[in-house]
Amino acid sequence: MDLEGRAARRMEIMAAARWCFLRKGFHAASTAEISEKASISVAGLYQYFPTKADLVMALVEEDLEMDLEWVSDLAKAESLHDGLIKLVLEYANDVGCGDAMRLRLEVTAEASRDPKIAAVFSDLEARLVAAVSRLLADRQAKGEIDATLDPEVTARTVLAFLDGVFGWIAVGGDSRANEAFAHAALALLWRGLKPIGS
Amino acid sequence: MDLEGRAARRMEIMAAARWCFLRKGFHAASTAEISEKASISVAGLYQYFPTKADLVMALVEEDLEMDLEWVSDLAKAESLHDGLIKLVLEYANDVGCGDAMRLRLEVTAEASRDPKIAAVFSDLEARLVAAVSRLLADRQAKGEIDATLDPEVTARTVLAFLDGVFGWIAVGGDSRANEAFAHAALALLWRGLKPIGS
Amino acid sequence: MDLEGRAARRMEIMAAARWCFLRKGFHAASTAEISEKASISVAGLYQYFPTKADLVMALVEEDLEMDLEWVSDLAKAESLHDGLIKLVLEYANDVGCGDAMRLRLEVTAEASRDPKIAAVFSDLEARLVAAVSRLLADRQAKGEIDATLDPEVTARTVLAFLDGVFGWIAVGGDSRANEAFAHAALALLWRGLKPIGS
Amino acid sequence: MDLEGRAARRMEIMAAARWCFLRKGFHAASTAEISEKASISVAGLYQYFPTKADLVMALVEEDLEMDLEWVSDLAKAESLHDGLIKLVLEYANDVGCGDAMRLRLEVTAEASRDPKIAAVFSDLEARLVAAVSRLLADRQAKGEIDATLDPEVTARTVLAFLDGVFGWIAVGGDSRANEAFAHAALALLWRGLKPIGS
DNA sequence: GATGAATGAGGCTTCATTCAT
DNA sequence: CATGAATGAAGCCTCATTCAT
Repeated sequence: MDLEGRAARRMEIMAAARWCFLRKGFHAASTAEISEKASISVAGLYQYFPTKADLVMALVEEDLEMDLEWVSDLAKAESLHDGLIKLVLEYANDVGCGDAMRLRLEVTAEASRDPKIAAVFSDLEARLVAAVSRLLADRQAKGEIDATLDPEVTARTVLAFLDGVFGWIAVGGDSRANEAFAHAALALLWRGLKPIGS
Repeated sequence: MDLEGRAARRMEIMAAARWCFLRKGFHAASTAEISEKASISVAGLYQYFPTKADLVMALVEEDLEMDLEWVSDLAKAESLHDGLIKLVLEYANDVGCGDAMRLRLEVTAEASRDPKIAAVFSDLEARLVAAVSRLLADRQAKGEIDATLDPEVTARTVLAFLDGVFGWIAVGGDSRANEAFAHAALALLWRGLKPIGS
Repeated sequence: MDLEGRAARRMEIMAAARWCFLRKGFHAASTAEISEKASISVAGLYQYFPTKADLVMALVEEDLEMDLEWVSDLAKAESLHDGLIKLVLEYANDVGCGDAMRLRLEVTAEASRDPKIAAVFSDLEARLVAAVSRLLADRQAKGEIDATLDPEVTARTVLAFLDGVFGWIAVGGDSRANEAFAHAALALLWRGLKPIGS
Repeated sequence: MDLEGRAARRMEIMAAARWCFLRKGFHAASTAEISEKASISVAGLYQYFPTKADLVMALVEEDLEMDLEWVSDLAKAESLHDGLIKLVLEYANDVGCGDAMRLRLEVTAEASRDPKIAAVFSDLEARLVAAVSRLLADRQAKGEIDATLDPEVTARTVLAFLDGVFGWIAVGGDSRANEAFAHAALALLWRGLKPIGS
């Protein structure tokens, strides 16, 4: 009944799983490795996650939370432009961002095959789009970005753009090059978003 | 001596492999399934590709050719803007584009773990960037896009953007929505590329 | 925690493996056969021996213990001559000695290709030579064998001789013939060992 | 119909097979490797030897000839003692003797499982024993070795002894040590063979 | 006579998962 | 609750051998 301890153990396992998946991918990372990294027996693992796929889903949901979080951070930023730059630069300078992105790539690929993951995934997408839509509409009201853009479809475009940029950063070379690329990419994006003539 | 027949068989196998990988992913698609789809014995498969990874690499190289091809198509287009729209719309309306993209996601993820794939992959990237750079520089000369943009870094940005957009299209819902999204995305991109004030 | 049961199971597997290797040789005996003979699943086998080669090594080490044991028995014998006769006759009359020797032949051959086995093997050899050297020196002191012989090199010679004799017994025909051969062989050996003129 | 060329090809194949078997053992050496080493197609191999086992047998028979040859050499030697020393020293100094012995070990082990090989093998043994018996009887008549020894059983003993010694030389260390060992081993053997008191 | 291509059978190993303790 | 032990299913790959050309 030690719910607290149980939750902590659960998170340890998830951390271990993330660590393993990052390095080896879903299929190559075995439950044995994960449980060893989590200092638990293999059988013990199954008391927290009835299936390897469930572990994956838990991780996906965790990612979802993080994504929504940075959108919320962005919403709080004084200037959307500066907030975006800060977001992308942080990512570009984050050692390990590559791993995180790789995991996401795999999750995305996997999502298209496992309906359960797909469900979680499309939920994430919907909520992200909604949050970014609100954010954009808000900034349109403030005149920060072009008022003629449709908030929802632009939200999708921005998210797609960020996905692409993060992907290239993850695969890309040294962090210096990544930083330059991040700046240029955001500049281009901003040229598209800002009110014409400003 | 029947080099032709051999090459044909090889392509059959690659097609079968692509089909299987698309549906199940690299690790989940077994050599048995692939060879059955290719109407060949498992042992026979290994006379054409000494390793499952080699099969993957062959597929990656094939993708490379296709990518370079569409860049070349784009270069021939009267108007870059129209060429881009055509490219993205074709993709958005292509049934099966999702599969292709999914495979690419997995390849990208795998590339970060298999050095051989990574090598082929980074070669692809370099050639793509070079080709798009040339294309952009050319269009800058024609005044079609903003002359102040650095061709190479902009090439990277455009490629990243397209990656992201294609990814969302692939995962996205019905083709009608995809088409609308494609239009909006390209409009945003173009606002970023075109000469200011035009 | 059931260390005892685990050790027992381990020995069962080793016995099964010996049985299979004896009859079919290393390469021809499959893990499937061994595990079936050991009444365990193939996967279970791998919890006790991480590799087929490890199983072999365990068997080699077991042989080593047995070899050292008979040297120790020999050392306790009243008369070295009688001890040797007893040793060889026991071997000659042992049904199954052929199998044991055959396995040893294969191990020896394998040792020259697998460095790990070779290491275990050369360790065995060194310890055997040392033990027999001590034994011979002891008997020289008692005047039982010729004092001019160098203990170590003679130890090697005796061991080589016994190897050869055991080999012929193993391959040889009926046990009656083997017995006669054993007697004659030992007589010849003893003519070489005993003090001249005695 | 080019019988000569055919025979030559056959011998090339046997040489290639010996080379491969020596290095990798029977089971590990594949027909593919052998045929490549023999510069022939795999299918071509099967026109000379209908089965891998037949190839092995041909090699065994070849060995038999060589063994009988050295017995015949020994018979021609002025002094049996010197002839033996020469024989063993040549072997001890022969680079590659280890490989040859290893192959023999494997053959011996295999012989106990394949009845066809066993037949060839026991034929070899019988002929060797007969030849050495004659040799010993001859030398007894000349007073070179003890007349009370039974020729046949002594022949077996000597052959077993040589097997053992050759085995230890093959596995043994550097050639210097081997030479010393060879000398000591033969000295011991000779003490057993020579007429008492001589 | 020689060969490239093909294959059925099988080998070793690993995995996700269960269950008695 | 936790775990050591066990396992069926499956995966990748290799081999000896055949056959149409």
